[in-house]
Amino acid sequence: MSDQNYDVLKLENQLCFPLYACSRQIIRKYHKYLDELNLTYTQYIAMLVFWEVRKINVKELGKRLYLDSGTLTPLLKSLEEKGYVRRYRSKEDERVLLVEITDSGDALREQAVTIPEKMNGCMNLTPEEAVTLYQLLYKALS
Amino acid sequence: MSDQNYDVLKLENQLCFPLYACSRQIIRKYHKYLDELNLTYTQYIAMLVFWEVRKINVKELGKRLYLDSGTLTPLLKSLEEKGYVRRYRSKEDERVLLVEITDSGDALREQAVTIPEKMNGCMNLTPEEAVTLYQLLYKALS
DNA sequence: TATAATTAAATTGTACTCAATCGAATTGAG
DNA sequence: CTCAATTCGATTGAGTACAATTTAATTATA
Repeated sequence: MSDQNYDVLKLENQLCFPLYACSRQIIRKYHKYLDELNLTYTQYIAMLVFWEVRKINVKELGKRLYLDSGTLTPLLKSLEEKGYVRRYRSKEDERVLLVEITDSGDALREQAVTIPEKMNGCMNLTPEEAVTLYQLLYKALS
Repeated sequence: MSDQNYDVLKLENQLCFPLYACSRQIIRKYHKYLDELNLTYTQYIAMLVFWEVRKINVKELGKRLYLDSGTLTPLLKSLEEKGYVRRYRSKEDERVLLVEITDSGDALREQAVTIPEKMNGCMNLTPEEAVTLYQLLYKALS
């Protein structure tokens, strides 16, 4: 077996690697702007959901973000400490934890709205390429 | 400003999010196969480099993987404990830590070579789409 | 040639990420 | 009703990520 072809194991032949590296690269670029809002990237995408839906439980939030309670529980406690959300058990089902945005969390939206524009063009892709990338990623996620 | 348009902050309008979610999804799928080799995903991509170049210093490895010493130092210590690499200071420049694959690390390649095939098709993309995705990601990385 | 600047890793501290497990609440089959 | 199964979130532990700092070694310059 010493004539085995190992080309499939070359780093440059992996699709996973640029995906992983690119994901980390863009998150790193976000941090610069998110620091001003006292948010990490993961907290930011959680806030994106809260700005849209106002209130959601942990399970549903996890489905949207593809994250589980091991990640979300400490993250939501942190957002609560910052005053951006409040957490309370559902009266109908005590197992369910509801998380609702506060006025302070809502106010943050005004600052955050400039971020997407600032991030534009940070990726060296044409708008068409960005759309193609977006579509392929969502296809892969399905 | 209450008529501000917040559409740019919708989760579905972010390019970063599917990138981030997709990256984590594919890494999660790798774990199933990497567990058999006693490797994590990050350790696996480091081994991909070692299988190609045999020996490399931390700085150069970091450049290839877009990772810094904060991540690599504990990772390489772990690979050393497993017996897959050995670490030693360069004689020419004591600041440089050289990391070299061992026979045991080399033997692992035989098992790893089946992984790319097993991962094929796990992504719901045609081969052409995968190529397009690959090219866009590397363009974005540059 | 001292010493200032630079470089390479290691360390530190914060924050994920996720598999596995746990405990409490709820639901469902008999 | 009742107990087994399920569900929800929290917890735990291992392993990243990464910014910032530190330490040791090397190089450059006055």
